[in-house]
Amino acid sequence: MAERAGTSTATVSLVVNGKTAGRVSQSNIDRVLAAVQELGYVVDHTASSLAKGTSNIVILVAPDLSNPFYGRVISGIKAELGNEYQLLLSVTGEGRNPSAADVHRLVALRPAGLLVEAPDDEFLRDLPAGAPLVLLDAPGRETQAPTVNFDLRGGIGALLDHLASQGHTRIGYLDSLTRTETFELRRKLIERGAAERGIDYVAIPEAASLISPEGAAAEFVRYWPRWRDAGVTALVCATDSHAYGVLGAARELGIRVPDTLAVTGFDNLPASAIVSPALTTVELPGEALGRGAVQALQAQRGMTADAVDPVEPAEPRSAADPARLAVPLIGARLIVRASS
Amino acid sequence: MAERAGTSTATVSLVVNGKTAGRVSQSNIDRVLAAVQELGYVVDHTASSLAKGTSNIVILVAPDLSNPFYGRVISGIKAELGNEYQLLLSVTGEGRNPSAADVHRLVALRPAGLLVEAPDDEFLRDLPAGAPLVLLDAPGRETQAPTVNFDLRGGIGALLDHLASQGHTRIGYLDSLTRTETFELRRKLIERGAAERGIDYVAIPEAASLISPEGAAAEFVRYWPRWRDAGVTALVCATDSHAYGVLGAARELGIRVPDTLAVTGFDNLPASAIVSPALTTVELPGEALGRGAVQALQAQRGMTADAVDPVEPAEPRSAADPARLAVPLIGARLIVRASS
DNA sequence: CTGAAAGCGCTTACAG
DNA sequence: CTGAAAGCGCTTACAG
Repeated sequence: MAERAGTSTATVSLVVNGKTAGRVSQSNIDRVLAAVQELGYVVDHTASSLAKGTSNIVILVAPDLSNPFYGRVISGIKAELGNEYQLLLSVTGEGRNPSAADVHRLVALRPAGLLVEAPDDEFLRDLPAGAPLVLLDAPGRETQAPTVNFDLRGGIGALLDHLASQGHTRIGYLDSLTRTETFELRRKLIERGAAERGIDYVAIPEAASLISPEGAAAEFVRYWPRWRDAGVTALVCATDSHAYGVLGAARELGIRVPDTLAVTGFDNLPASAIVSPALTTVELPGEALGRGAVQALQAQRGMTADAVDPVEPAEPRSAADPARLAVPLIGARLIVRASS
Repeated sequence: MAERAGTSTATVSLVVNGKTAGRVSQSNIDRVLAAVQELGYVVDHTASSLAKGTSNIVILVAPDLSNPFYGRVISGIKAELGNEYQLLLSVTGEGRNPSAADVHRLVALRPAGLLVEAPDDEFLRDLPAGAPLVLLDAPGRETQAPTVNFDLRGGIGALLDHLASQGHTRIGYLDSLTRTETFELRRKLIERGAAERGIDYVAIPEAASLISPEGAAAEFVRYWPRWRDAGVTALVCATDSHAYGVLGAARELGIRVPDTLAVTGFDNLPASAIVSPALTTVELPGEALGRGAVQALQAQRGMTADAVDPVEPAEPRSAADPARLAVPLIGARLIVRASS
């Protein structure tokens, strides 16, 4: 089409794709560029993808974007992705994981990469081969696909040390209803860490809600009597959103925080510094997670825009198990505020 | 490919697309279906789009998905879209609108529809023709493209009536920094509505922040002295997120809400019922907005999955201006809670 | 009802 | 350095 104002479609293709290095004369480059300007030409992404066998879109699959946490993950991804690739998001309903049908439709787009937040077994099983895949926040799945995780152990250890230093000897845990690995792991690490420190972990497995203040508030109202009667003086919540609900419900019930009950969360959402009392929380750096995921994608397939160095295979840091060592771990750290 | 187990690609195409009505024999249908099962065949979306000239993806372009408001818009869209179409989201950075380059990349995907939240002039100017377009929450742009808006007038009127009935005679407004039409309109309607009711509108145009509690809190701390000295006893905030920040800052400053200062928002986010004091707000039904947008898209191009009725041109309800009447308006209603 | 064939708009060896 | 040509995997008239 654009050849109308230049010469030959092959040349046009080379120019608009910046592959002119010693293959197209300057005069032709100029003519094509001029024509592009005039006609407002833009490469048809669909046709281009078909011909190349892959597109330039990267899809992030996340269960619930209304969680402000994802905002940071997204900006990390976009920052690292640059302009060559385009980020598109696919969301499922609140607390629901994407279905097999969703997955197929996604893969049929031939994405340059699929970034999946907190996948479940079913999703991974249904995933047809073909698209480069990176898992985010999926502890325990490192063997199934390249994964970027948080290093929760350190943050949770610091949290428990802090609670112990405040004199707490019995703690409760308000879980997330979302059945994802990360919450599973949080619970286990808390339970185990408590035991190691001689803290009683008062388990009420039913105490769990979706990631929202309302749901958490309702659960807290329901189970607070049991925690109180069991002598719980500190409640660890699965996310900051859960903690907000607990803070609100505690205020309604006239429970003083942190005097009667200390409350903590995970994430360090922006609002956590300004809720009252300000929330003690284990910070999960979403932006770093997003960046790490893109890097893992790039490592997987020479996806680098400017083909920096010919990807030199990284020297294994140890003889043990290079594959394991390669799993990027994003540090989580404790932030102490007034709620504990 | 899949013909290996059946016969002819044309037949396969007809079957997988469900266009068999009197065109394919039952025995062939069965054979194709069986082959699809066996090989796990899935239509290549890219090639299909190229051949058909359009894809089955609908793209929602929104400035900031971390605002929980969009969660509702998204579920409304998905519910109305059904399974034939796939929703993908494109986000820009916080408070930033998509650029011309973004727009082109989006259109190059040949989306079945482009849903754009709160677009600005530049975006609309750069938008290449081609993709069916619907604007969401873009008052004043009804002439540029099919648009679905909130009917803010009623909700704002009710809000001002309520404030007046509580004895407030001087009000302030904490604006959004995001330069979009909807905020422009909120401000104007408040200013005008106040005048009509004999309420003083104390204008501080600089008092504005991005849609986040932190930003709003900082602005409030900064401008509260001026509002107070001007005799302001009620502060209307551009969104609930702004109001949360004000509530938090007011508590820090020892300002009693609502005794010393009444605070209100817009949106009715889930958390608004549980913040303390609970927030009076003008509810903006995001889900209905999303549904309305998809309906507008479908009306625009026979996008209906099952081709219900041959789109009968709706009878104009009045002789006045059918085009204007066609703009769907989603009602906004006041919800009174303890903060005012 | 069915298959052969053209065409969607690009990209990429390939021969000059 | 440049253009003619094949091919990416589908869909859709078209002729049987």
